[in-house]
Amino acid sequence: MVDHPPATLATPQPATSPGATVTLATWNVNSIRARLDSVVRWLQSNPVDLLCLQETKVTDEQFPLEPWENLGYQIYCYGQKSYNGVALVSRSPLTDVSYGFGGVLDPAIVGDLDQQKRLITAQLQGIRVVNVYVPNGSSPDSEKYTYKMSWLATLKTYLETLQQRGEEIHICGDFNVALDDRDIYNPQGKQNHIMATPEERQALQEVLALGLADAFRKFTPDGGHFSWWDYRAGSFARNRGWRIDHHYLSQGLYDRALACKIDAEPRSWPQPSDHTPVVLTLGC
DNA sequence: ATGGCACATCGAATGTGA
Repeated sequence: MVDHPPATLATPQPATSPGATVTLATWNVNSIRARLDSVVRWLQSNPVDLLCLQETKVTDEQFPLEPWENLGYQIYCYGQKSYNGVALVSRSPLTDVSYGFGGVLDPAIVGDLDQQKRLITAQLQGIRVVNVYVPNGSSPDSEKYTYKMSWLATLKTYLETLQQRGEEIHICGDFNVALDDRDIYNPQGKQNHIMATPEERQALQEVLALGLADAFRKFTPDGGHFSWWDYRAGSFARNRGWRIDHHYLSQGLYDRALACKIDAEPRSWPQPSDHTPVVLTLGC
């Protein structure tokens, strides 16, 4: 990961919009239909500009639309039956929306990686927002793990292509990788555990080597902060979690980051997702 | 070390997740 140094001088605010911010959140909801009431409730008290959803588990035709219109949001979705699926929930119209790797990359490079709907991107206020649901990988000796590694390698090529257009990049989502040991409640002996192998971490680091840095770590260097807790064994009550949902920023956006916070509250609600939202605030 | 819980597809039991 590129470790963008903190700006040593305060960045002047544009005279036209003093103090203005843009807020972007990521949340793996583990089925948008099962979580609809919770997401609406959260948006009512957290009216972010853009909410990036993962694991919507629904086709675009069956994606529930009515609640968002009432809230003043619009939906851009890219889903499939039963598994995977991503969506952008936005207060303002998005531009240059594109679906899957194939929206940017040559089909020969994409291969079969778009059969699972895991990536959607758009422009918001000059920011290239990329919303991803990285494959879980199951276990290091499985075919799904090989798929995960291919997916991450292709993600690097994808972001490189966007960078060559001169775009400032914000990529967020469920990465299914704990970047270092601070991101796991008990990291010892996890080198063969999915989401924590050196190979997975290296693959993500190679993506970040394009010039992306972890927005959360700009503000919070210590461990013990998690975005996912297993449903089983009372993991949330015991705070036995992992930080696998991330916001990564190119240099120009990293300098503008004002806050990046995990909101653990929805994890305590009835019938929760096993993930909770992570909210990024950028100065304008 | 293992299992544990939740969701979708279905109309029971299984695949998947992390």
